Amino acid sequence: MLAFKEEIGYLLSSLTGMHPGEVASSLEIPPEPGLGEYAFPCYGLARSQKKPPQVIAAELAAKIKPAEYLEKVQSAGPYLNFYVHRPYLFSRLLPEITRLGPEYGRNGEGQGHTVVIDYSAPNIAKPFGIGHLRSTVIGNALYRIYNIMGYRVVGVNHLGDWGTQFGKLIVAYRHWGDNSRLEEDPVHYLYNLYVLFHKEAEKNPELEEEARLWFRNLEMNDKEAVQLWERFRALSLEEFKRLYSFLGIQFDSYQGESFYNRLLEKTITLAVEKGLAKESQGALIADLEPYGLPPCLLRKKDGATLYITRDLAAAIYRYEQYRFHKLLYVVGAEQTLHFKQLFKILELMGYSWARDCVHISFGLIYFKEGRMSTREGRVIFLEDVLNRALDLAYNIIKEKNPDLLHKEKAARMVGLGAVIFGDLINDRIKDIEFDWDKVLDFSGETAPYVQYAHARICSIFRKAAREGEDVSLPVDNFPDLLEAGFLSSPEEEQLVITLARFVEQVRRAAQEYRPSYLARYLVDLARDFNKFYHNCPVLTAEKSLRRARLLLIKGVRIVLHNGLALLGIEAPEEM
RNA sequence: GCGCCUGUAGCUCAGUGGAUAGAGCACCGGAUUCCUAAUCCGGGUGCCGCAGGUUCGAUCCCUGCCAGGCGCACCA
Repeated sequence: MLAFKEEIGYLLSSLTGMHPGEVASSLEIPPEPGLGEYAFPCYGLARSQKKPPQVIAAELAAKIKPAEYLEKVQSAGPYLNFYVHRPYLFSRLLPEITRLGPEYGRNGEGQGHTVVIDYSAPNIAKPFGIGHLRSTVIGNALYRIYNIMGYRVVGVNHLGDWGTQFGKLIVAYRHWGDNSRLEEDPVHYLYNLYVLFHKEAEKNPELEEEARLWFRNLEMNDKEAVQLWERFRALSLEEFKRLYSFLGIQFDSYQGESFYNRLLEKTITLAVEKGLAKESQGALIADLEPYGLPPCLLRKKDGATLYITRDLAAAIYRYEQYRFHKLLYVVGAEQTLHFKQLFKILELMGYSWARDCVHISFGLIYFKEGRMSTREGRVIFLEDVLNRALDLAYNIIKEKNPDLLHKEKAARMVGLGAVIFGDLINDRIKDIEFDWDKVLDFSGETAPYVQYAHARICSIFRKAAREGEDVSLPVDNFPDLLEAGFLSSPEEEQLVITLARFVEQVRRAAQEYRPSYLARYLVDLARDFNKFYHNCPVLTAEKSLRRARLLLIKGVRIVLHNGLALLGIEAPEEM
């Protein structure tokens, strides 16, 4: 739809001999509105043709005739600027968006391919901290983005439900545990036990040894250990699911680390057969030195398994199960080495799909005082963040829109949206300093800013309906209307141009695994709408112009709504 | 010590091998007989960490250095 870049590619290809795709990818967006929608820099041709780029641009401009979709082509110094024919754009784009509504943006690019996304993965028996939010919201956004691009997506919550921390918890519970307190508030209580364990272990290092022993007992199917583990797991999972449901996030699989225990023997045997694993200091390792990586431990000297062994088994299992096109791990950057080792071992085991595994890393959330640490009890609970964000949103709504009927509902969308959006707006690779003032700042480039634009449009439509306007806006007769030269103010033109860029922004977000591109785009669109809103009255405009503007803002509403939905954020109709 | 990531305005961050490097916050001033002022308009800032290199052209690519973060055998 509206493949201007491709059209320009073919056009210039016939004149220059370049590949259409090469042309399309070299097209730039000019720095100023007056310079058209697309620009082709002629420096490259200047070299091959041995002529100044200015001359080439001028020659090309003279050769190109306007087309249905192209109003004009002008040279400006070394650039060739393309001006899209506005009425053509309006009459194609706006009816398309309004016709498809909630489905606008969906395409079939990923048809027949499966993408598996491993995200969130909280540790059982530890509270869901603000740190886990990043993996959760980035993964969820990627899930939705790939889904709208036509991929079959499998969301996997690789629960941290195995490992030596369970040895610690079992020891702590056996020493100091209290059943009624566990029932009361399982996750927080288990967390307190975990912190207590580390405090006590500093004074009494034997506890660490005891914990290792109990984890080993667990792996050996010791009855008491298994019973406790099952209990901790079930209670924690229940609370996590409650939280996911509140966040509006679902998973297709909750197969965590423990699920792969039964596959570990096979996996290790396979690695040994391939000559990858060998004994060293009593443990089993994969020597990756020839590949510039540190050796990787597959099995401890006491026979207990490790995280990476379960990850190996999980990757193989997932390939057998899903035949994925890509397997994405949305996991913090501090585990980069782990994934390098994992992918390398898979490759050495002969799995060609190892190259389809991607670590989607993201930066740390830290405090001024230092990094977060579960063991030291230095964490921020996600629930506290959400509660405060929702309270604040509620108070602002009460103040700004006292007559609003469903304040709690709007406050939930706005508060939740602000927290999620705040996490997605910046490049995921950057570290984030946790700051209450920033988390609770609803002004500027935030979800509420985008949501407010959406709510304003909805408000205009409510009023239009009350005034007897046919707000369903049947689109058949709109092309003529749009051809007639409406929507020609700078604000309107800019708004349509930005609207038209949605699809390529979604694609870019998918290609680069960066939801931030989409979030930034939505801020741009909301900003362009707000400028329009202040300069172009809709309801008081003359009839035809009014209908053209209604059509325009209906398109904006749909794109804001769909775009936010891709980020896992709801768009309130009033706020 | 080695490896990976980051370094852009007072703060938080966008950005692109190319046209004058942009937003938000903060600060000051202005806009509401009119569709929600959670908005809009105006006001000013930059050795794009430093030094080389590649290039017609580098904030962007390469090398070295500096600063911060993360990681490097029995945690996940």
